[in-house]
Amino acid sequence: MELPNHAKQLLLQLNQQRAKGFLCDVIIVVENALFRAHKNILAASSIYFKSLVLHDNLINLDTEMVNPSVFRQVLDFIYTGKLLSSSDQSSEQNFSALLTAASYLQLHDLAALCRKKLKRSSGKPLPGKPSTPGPLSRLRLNNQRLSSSTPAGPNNHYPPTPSEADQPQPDESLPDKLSDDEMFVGSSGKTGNGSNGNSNGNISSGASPGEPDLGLDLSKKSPHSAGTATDALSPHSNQESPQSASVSTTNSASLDDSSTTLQGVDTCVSENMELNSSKTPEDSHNQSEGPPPQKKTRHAARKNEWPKKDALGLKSEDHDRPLVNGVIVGPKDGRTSGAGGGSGNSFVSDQTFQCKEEEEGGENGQDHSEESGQSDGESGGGAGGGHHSANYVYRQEGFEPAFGDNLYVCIPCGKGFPSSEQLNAHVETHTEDELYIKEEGGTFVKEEDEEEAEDLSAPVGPSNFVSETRPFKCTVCSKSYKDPATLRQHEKSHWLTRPFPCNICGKMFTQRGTMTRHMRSHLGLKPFACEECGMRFTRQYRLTEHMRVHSGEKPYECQLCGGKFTQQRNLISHLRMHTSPS
DNA sequence: CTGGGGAAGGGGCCC
DNA sequence: GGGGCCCCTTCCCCA
Repeated sequence: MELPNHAKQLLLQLNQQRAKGFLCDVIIVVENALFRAHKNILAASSIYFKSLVLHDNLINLDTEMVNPSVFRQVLDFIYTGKLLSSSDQSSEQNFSALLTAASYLQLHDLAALCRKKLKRSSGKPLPGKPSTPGPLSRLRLNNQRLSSSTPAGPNNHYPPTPSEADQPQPDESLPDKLSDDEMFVGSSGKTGNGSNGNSNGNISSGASPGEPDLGLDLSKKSPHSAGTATDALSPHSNQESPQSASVSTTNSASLDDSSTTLQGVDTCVSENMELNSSKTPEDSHNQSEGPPPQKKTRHAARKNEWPKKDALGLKSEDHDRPLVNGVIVGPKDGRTSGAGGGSGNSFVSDQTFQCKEEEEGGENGQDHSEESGQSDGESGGGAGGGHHSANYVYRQEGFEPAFGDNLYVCIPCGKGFPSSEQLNAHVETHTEDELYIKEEGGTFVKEEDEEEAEDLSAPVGPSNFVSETRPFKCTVCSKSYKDPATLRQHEKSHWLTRPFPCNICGKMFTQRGTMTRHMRSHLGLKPFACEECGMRFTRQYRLTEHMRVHSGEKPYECQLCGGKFTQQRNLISHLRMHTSPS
């Protein structure tokens, strides 16, 4: 007995889920586009994907091999078995690009389709035949180099370059009666969709023996994979300069979710970073469904709840946040996105990336004044809409009076421009070094910075001692450091720009490590697991802290009342209770 | 209802 | 680049 449409219906459901981002557990980054998908589906369609998704939740594809438009077709194909070609996509060029992508991704069926199509239309020799070792090897190597999710690592259970012999060969006997607009792959499970058939049974087990089904709970990522996963967080991690770093941020953060059809909109960079979301609250909420994370404590139990707070004044009911393929994008104030925590609440507002501390700017004395003064500028990083301008420019209401109609302001030099284009052109003239030098010289230091210098910089102890042990002094705030690298790192905090953007939400950071850590929360990567209760954390320190819950250790003692605490921060909070006039 | 404590999340920053 | 720590904040529980 066999249900004739079972497989078809199943795929249909999966594709619909993909459209909503429901249960999607992997993000594929292609240039400036984000695509959400299901690991199982990808793994079933390509052994290459299979090896990638095993350890990573975020995959970067080589943009030389595939562009967002092509990948959208590829993804459609994977989920439907159909190659839907619009008029402009059915060109030979498009099939050629598809073939390249298919070869690169080891989607042999798709490659065969494209090859066949191209052969019919031109008869010219075709590149990228899957079984051809030369070009394909190059493609793979290329991808391994560029993809952060390369399976080539020592912990990888898959060979870096899976042998073609292990691969079912593409079905060269595909029906030759394909329409021009739609191409089908034999959908019966018995036909040559070899990689599908082969992979299907292995998806779960292959995904890691001994590791629970990840489902949506990305937080269950195994510790050993954290490294690669974290690496994946920074597809552009080689970018040092603010200019280059800003590109991906601006664009990815600007991605629209046009949604129910799909995804990965690749040309949706809007000048004001406005995102049109067709997501319904239900859609968003759906993302919080799925296998709950391990919960053995009451605290863990609340991880599946939607956060009750939101940055930028949005209320928790604002669940129709912009999504990119179901990925909530935008500055976040929340915890893990989508998957495990189910509480991703990043979003993009019109004003875009506004940091929490920026919102609260100045409320507490330790807030960094440059943030309180300028952070909104950063928030408009995308406002300039331009690639290189993202870190430099902003459009901030507070500055409008000062700049008149020139609402687009270059932060480093303070010049205002009437349009983002002009600003972008201007920004190109800045270099990081120039920026640094200018900043260092205090050219753009605001008064708040000076106040900060008074508040925070004064090192404890005699100045002579300080100068001897910490000879490297910040010219902006007078803080001193032991070595020049630390000083330079510190001085970046005075930059009015932040070189390290989050590729998911676009939030900017002064340190790459902070950004990487932040990205972990997007993806729910929690490499540090408590052996006692299974609870997982993004940071080692948190785990150490948490372990005191089990050990009962309370190393922080209040000198006033003798109260003991497991967390230092709680002691501090407690001390405030003693000192605050109440 | 309120305040305090416990536990946890996030970002900044120094080493 | 990562670890560690600081601070702010939130959420829940409970007295």
